[in-house]
Amino acid sequence: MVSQRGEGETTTTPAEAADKERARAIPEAAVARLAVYLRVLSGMAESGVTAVSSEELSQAAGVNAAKLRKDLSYIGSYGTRGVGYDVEVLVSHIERILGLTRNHSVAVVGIGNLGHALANYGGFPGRGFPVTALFDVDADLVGIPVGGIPVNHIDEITEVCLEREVSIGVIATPPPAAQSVCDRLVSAGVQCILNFAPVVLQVPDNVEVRKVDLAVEMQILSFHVARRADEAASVSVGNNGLGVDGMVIRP
Amino acid sequence: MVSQRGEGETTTTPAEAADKERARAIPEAAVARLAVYLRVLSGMAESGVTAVSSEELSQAAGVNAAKLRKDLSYIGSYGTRGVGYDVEVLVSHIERILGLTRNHSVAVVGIGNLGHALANYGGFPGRGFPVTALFDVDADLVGIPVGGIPVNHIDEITEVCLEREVSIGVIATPPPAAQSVCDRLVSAGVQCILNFAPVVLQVPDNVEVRKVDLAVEMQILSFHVARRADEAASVSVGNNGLGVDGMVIRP
DNA sequence: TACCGCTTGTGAACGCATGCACAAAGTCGG
DNA sequence: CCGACTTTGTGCATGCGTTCACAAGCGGTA
Repeated sequence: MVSQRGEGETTTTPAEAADKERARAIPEAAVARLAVYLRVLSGMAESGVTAVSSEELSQAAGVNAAKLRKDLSYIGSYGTRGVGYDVEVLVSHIERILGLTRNHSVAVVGIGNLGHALANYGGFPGRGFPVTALFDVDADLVGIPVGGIPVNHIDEITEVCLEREVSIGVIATPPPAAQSVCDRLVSAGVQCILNFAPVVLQVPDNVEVRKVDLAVEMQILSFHVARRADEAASVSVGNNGLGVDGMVIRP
Repeated sequence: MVSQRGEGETTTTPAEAADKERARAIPEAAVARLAVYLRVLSGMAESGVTAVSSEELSQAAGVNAAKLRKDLSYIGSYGTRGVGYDVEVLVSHIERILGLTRNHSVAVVGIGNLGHALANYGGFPGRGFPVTALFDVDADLVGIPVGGIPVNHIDEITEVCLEREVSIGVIATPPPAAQSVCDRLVSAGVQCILNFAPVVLQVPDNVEVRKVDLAVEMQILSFHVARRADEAASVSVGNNGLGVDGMVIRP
């Protein structure tokens, strides 16, 4: 890493400028873990813990200690050798890296069971994600507030999103509507989308999509159930020559 | 791959036995994609499509064609060179690999907003995952059916799970309750858990946990919003020497 | 001040996953 | 029956992510 940076002649602080430089280089997988560390650290801060070692923190976050240190090294070195990390410092630093210093306005599209649940979270867990707009096609739902936010008709999506500066769109519609909703969000300037519909969305390169697919999650678990069942069977039956010839079964 | 297998002297068919052998070797990432392919293929089958090439399927699934072929090769070669894949054959084969030939009984714990949404899906999307039990601590909820399934008190979790042969447990409780619920599910013999609570669960090695963490998803998106904002700023401002020195910004 | 023990930060090795490129294998038309 | 064309299946190289192992650095102590 060269990490060479010039004279911070911008409106941002030098520290922030340095952050931005690093931000490019953080692996996607590490970003996801940083969010987890942040939650654990916040919990510790509330409990009055002021310092933590990589070993403790990694255990609480369920990862390898070396990996945790490497993840933290991506965002700069803020630990003290021989001591550990200052919880407060780490929390605010991760928050800055993850962009949690600003609020991100969220719009939820599709006020069915899931949409209701999302709207009722009332500002997403962990804060900083106020839900500012709800949309649905069903005219009967329009106007009635859910979780304190009124529902707009989906045709108003562009105006409302622009007006309320929505930066994250959440798609909780039935599958057939998802792509159309996605397109409308994109044309309303939304560049980040969280998709709950079991559909592969087609988007331009400049839009970031993350998907949460319950069916896929269930099927992955199903795969493991089946695998376990098979292993158990081939152990308990044991009257065949199958599954041997040097196969290693994890203990 | 050696793929040498003996005389299938079991109750299962030779084809199934062969599947089980392969199942061990499938990379986790590929399993997730197989579930996606399955959904796309099911849609095609309903539309009357009978054959598909790796190119078409990969595009519909949003992945590289070579990767798709490699994924399919993990589960055995069922395509015809020069032609492509038979949709029906592929569907039933992936279903077998993912263990979807059996039903997997699902229990949902925590009947809040999210729990309601999950219960009301009424058998999970894609089928094969009947929700057979609901649990909550709140005595007021007990007995009242949600989505046609009565709610049991959480203290009954062990008996009910054993009785109804629950193979997948879904945790939709508030964070503080999650670990306790998880422990009870495990002691009721549940080996696969889908966790919606923002908590790192501690489980024995023989239990498979997958987590869906909305806060983390939002924060990853937030990170990308921030990154975009920075890039836009450094382009539009352009009065500093930052962010240059050979840095490649993706087009 | 000099030493000792502890913890960070990171270079280097390893392993997994992705993508390329091509041979093998099949179909279709003549 | 043969040759041209199409598409699969896979060996190989590349890149990313994880893990190991250790030097560098810091606080505490005599």
